[in-house]
Amino acid sequence: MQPNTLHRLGEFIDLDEDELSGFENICGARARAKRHTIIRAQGADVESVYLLAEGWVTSSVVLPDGERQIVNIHLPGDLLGMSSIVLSSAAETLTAVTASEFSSIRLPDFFAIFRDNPRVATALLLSVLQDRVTLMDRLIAIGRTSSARRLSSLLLHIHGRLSRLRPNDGASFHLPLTQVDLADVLGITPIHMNRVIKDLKSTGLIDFSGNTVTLNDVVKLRDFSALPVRDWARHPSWVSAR
Amino acid sequence: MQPNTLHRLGEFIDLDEDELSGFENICGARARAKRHTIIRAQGADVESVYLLAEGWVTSSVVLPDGERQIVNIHLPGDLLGMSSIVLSSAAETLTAVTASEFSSIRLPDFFAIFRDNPRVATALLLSVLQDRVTLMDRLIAIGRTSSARRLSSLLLHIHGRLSRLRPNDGASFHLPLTQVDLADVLGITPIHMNRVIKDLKSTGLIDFSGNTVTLNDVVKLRDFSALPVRDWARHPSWVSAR
DNA sequence: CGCTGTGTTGACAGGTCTCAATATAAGTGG
DNA sequence: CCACTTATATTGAGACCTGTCAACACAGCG
Repeated sequence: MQPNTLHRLGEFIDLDEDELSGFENICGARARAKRHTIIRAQGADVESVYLLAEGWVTSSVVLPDGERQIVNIHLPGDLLGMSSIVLSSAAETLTAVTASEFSSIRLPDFFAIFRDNPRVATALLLSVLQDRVTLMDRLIAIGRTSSARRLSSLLLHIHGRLSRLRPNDGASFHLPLTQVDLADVLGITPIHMNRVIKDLKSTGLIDFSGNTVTLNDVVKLRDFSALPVRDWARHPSWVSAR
Repeated sequence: MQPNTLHRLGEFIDLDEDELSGFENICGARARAKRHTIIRAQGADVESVYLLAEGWVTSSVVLPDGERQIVNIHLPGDLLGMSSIVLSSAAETLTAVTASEFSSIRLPDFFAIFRDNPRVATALLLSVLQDRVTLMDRLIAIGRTSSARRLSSLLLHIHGRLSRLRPNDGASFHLPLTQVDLADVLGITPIHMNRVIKDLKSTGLIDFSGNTVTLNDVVKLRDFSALPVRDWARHPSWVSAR
């Protein structure tokens, strides 16, 4: 796979080679971020968005009292830091959870796409909307379900994302997030997170040892999580052909 | 003010008359929704997005067990139902809280904008990103702050939105949402909502009688709510000129 | 005029948080 | 390579916030 062909723009629209290379041309050179380093801190100037090529990255916000909420978990192919475009300084802190690689896309280049490449621009909008649906589902989970259900839906979501990246992997996956991280995703305390994991393990729905997670019964787990399954409208008819 | 000039596309980019009328041309005729009626139910086919011209509309999701989470509160000028574009059926239920008026924009027309009117398309993306920041802040509030703080930040957000629509209004506003609605926004129980309102009133930070809300000290209330204030990047330099 | 939706309050249960302590693993510097 | 520090995981006890169940007042509405 070529370096910069790893993105999710083709998930909704079949882009041709010209369109794809038009996008890849605006991606800067690969940069690396070591584990546990900050790619862009909240409050920083917003000059670029980023295309994640390798590794796990979280997007989080720290409140004045020190509480942290992880808003998004990014995997290779994701665009990072998009929503801060509309702000005078970055809202979210982008942190490399594992050693990561990414390209920067400078904002003038990014917006040139809208002028030069309308179907890629459309794909970008759809990509942002997809991200918004995910954020909405996380909000629903936190607002209206118990911690155990939140954990279930999170693990299902991550597993689904990983399955798209590596379709042949099974029900087990490596989860580089700590229990503190997971708690910050789910809006609970690390201590409580630990107990919720223990409880969910004891039901037999999942295994969780070290950093390896196994979903023993995806159907039952999905049922337990009580969140709607999202059926994405891949390649919808209303997008104008080239 | 002309019927369809009420939208928020100009908040980030100065659009000229041609561009504005290009957008207004794709908006269908005004439709009306009575109070407490559903504009589009979750699970319905996604054929349009909607431009709200008059009234308050909520966007909510109902879970299998009957729990409801209100994900968004829409005021005139908002685009409704955008995120369901990427789904095979609508994720959210759009409900008229007050008598409302709106235009429908059919998806083929909507996406034609990307081909015909790149700067309007850019404005649409920025509009979606702005909405995403708001959703993110709601997520942070629900995940990491107490009920009273959540209520504070919600009231501040609504007051800010209303102030943009009617700059001369003061610190009082009419809130057509019931306590049940507010509870569904904040992820708590209606009974608890009632107590939180009582508590927050007793601090003197707000008044809340009937459907009229008064913010007695916006600065103190903002400080109490503990959520960052978003400074929107109006008319940023990196958007390509026409 | 009864019904339904909304607001309000009390008593109690339960989920989650806080504080505290310990064990283990990971990272760091000598 | 070891000693030390730090991060992470784990468990217990009790407090606190929020939810549940129940009851009642009130308004709007057909």
